[in-house]
Amino acid sequence: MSAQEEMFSIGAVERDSGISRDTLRIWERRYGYPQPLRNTKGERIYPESQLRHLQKLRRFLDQGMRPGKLLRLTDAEFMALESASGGSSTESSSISRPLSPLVAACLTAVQQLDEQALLKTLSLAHQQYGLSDFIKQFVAPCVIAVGEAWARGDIEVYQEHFFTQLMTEYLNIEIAKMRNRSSRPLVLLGSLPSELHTLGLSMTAAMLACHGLSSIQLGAAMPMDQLSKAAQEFNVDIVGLSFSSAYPYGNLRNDIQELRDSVPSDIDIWVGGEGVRKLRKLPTGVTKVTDFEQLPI
Amino acid sequence: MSAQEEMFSIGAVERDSGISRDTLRIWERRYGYPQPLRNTKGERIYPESQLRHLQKLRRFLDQGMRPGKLLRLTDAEFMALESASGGSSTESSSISRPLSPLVAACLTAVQQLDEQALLKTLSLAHQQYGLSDFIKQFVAPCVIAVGEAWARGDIEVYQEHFFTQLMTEYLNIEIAKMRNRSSRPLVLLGSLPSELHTLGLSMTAAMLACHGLSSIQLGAAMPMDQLSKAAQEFNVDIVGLSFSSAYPYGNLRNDIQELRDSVPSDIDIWVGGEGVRKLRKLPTGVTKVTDFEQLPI
DNA sequence: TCAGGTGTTTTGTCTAGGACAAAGTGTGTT
DNA sequence: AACACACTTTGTCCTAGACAAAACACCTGA
Repeated sequence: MSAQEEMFSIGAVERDSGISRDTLRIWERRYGYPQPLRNTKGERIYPESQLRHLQKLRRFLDQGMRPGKLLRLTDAEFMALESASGGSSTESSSISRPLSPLVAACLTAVQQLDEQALLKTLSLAHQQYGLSDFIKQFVAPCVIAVGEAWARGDIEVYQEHFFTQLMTEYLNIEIAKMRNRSSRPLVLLGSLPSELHTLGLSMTAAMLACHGLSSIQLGAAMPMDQLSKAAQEFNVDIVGLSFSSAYPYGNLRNDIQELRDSVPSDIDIWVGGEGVRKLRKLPTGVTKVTDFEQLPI
Repeated sequence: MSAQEEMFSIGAVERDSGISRDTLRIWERRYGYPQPLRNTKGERIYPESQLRHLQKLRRFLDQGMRPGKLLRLTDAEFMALESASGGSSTESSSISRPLSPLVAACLTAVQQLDEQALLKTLSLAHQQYGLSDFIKQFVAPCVIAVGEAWARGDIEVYQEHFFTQLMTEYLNIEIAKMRNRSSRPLVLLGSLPSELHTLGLSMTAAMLACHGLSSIQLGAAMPMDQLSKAAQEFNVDIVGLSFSSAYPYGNLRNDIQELRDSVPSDIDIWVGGEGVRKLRKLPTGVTKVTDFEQLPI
């Protein structure tokens, strides 16, 4: 008896897993999974265990795996896949290249929720590298390390938020320090409605500021038409968009195309972030920026 | 002929208006509006004009008006409502109390997208008031003024984001300056998944820092279980939540209750923001904070 | 006048299975 | 290796109906 497992409606599962209702229903129809129970009204109710599993599935989908394969795996096969892809914390940290000491220190501080230590690590790395390399060689690896740790289940969502928030604040302070020295606004930074991650935008803004280019951050979840209007009103030369790996992949190409069509063609569009890494062909006038090294400055 | 009006799919309208597909379809069935065209596939396609109108409707809905009334209005009635609700910029700024000069200057800077002027106004107001009164007598009125200007249609969403982003950065820098002087973390600040606005959190954090209390910002869209876990892991005394007027009102009471149930009862919960203003009864152990004056510090 | 209960209306979310286009994959030809 | 073509996979959108929860209106009693 004790604690009965919590149940979730299809709407809640859509919200928490990022998989649309339609898709959840059609998977059930086609692959027989997920197989929710029903409430008295006949509506689907998903036990927490299924929601958690869907969230795991989501990670693999984000990495480019196809639903048809993933959903036809047996439990054993799936577990094999899971341990192959990263291995839990108990294992020696898989075969991926070892973390630099500073990045490891950062990860530890996040895991221990130690604000002081985290800040100290940041400023140490900053001093050591200088801002530009600080971002390229420390912040970027940290973001990846934190993301991987999350995917492995080594850190919780709230720990990731803690890291993201502090890092964003740190970068924004550095950007603010350089504000006066920069030239007129050239770049507009933002993200589309289903994208809530903005650390990438702050990183980009900081990199640009290093090179004397100033930018305007509009933050997350800008409706597309607003982004397009803003680009024209601010009279920018470039619009920069960020897509995390959590961005609904199905919409990605469409959304980028739609934005390209609504923004005047003399304004460049940059797209970046983990979400666009797997994207091959892009509309003309759209530049992919997956690496801060290759920022076309 | 010239430029044919752009058309939007139901998904795009959902994204840009914040009104769900289901709701759009059922409004069409019940009220005969919106009345989209169809493409060759038989799918709804909405002309841009209808999308714009839906965005305006959204503003009134957020203010608590009911769809049944709003959607049955004739064009003339709707326009009357629009001008009554605030009067456009051409009219003398309605009968609401006049804005303080600094707030007015802030609003103008936002409308003109003038970053320099906006920053100058902020630091002027900050100098003049001191941080605590800066927030209470300048930032808070600005937030309200910007919100009202948006509801009137005097400023665009992207202008509001521009304001919010800059203001948030400004406050976070001030908070960072005081970080060393503060006592151990006491307050955890965040918002639930359907809430994306965090300026209120930064304002609160700054107020708390003024009084030597330190806080941890986790940012927007924290799943409830994560918030609860974080509260315990960080060992805080208080959890602060922010709800904007855009928060889905129907879930509000439930969501707060659910959070209250999942967080240990010796941890206080504060809820704040425009969204909770209309809320009367609260679960025990939940404090409503609508005014920074009355922050129970 | 205000708190509380009851009945009615309004409202949005959920259901079902089918249709179809666009992205992705594979094969054959130059 | 590059291109065209066919096949497979995939997610979004369609219809119309059901129903619970919120909001409102009305009534009662202190």
